[in-house]
Amino acid sequence: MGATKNELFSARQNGTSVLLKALAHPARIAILELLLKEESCICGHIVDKLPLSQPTISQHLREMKEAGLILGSVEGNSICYCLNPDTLDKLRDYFSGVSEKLKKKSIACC
Amino acid sequence: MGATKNELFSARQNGTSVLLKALAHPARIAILELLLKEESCICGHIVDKLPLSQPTISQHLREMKEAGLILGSVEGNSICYCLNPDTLDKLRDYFSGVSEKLKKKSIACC
DNA sequence: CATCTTTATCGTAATATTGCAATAAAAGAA
DNA sequence: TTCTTTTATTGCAATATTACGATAAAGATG
Repeated sequence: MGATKNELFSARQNGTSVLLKALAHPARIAILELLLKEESCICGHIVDKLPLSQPTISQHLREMKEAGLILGSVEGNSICYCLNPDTLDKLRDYFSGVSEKLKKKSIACC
Repeated sequence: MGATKNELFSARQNGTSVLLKALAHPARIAILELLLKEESCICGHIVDKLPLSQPTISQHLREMKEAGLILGSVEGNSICYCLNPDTLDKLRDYFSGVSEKLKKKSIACC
């Protein structure tokens, strides 16, 4: 035991939870919000702005990249990171759907 | 080391990550979707529908309740759980805002 | 070339999460 | 009250996450 039993759930449920897990940390929320605000998205800039060490930020960036939340491109010596609109639209659509279905139910049982 | 350094981030960033962490597991996504679909939300019903043990489901329900995602009310011998629309609207608003801001930027740098 | 800058990876310690058997707690039924 | 049903809690093993120093890798610069 100890590990999440992914195999017991649907691919869509696992996919959704993977996306949310990739944002389930304040540093990764901070990275999302920084990339949303700033023009430049050089990796070193992110490291400078956040109060964690360079290896730690690099690890967070990799998790976000593996989940498809951000894209990275080589820019000479450094790496340019930015948000992946497609993935963020998926999350928007998911929670829009949830709120909408919930409003239609309105069988407030609690 | 090892623990998340929450104190280095803003209250809003921590709050957002807490909400997302409470959904960052396929079982908790499955619970969300079950409560969205079903009329009845008796705890035992959730346990019957999901492929995990009763103590494990109880633990997931507690995490979702502590994050404010679900509400629970005593119903005689059992507990009735249902989704908290306010919290889910917050998530919808958050990701709607992200997608909108991202569309306005459109400085596709990667 | 050698050196500097930038980012990624390795290794590891500290901590958190996941899952469940066993058990407790709480309320209804007999 | 005693028994049953329902949910929560405890305790623990397995695994995952977080953070960072040290170091490697890759490209720029002199």
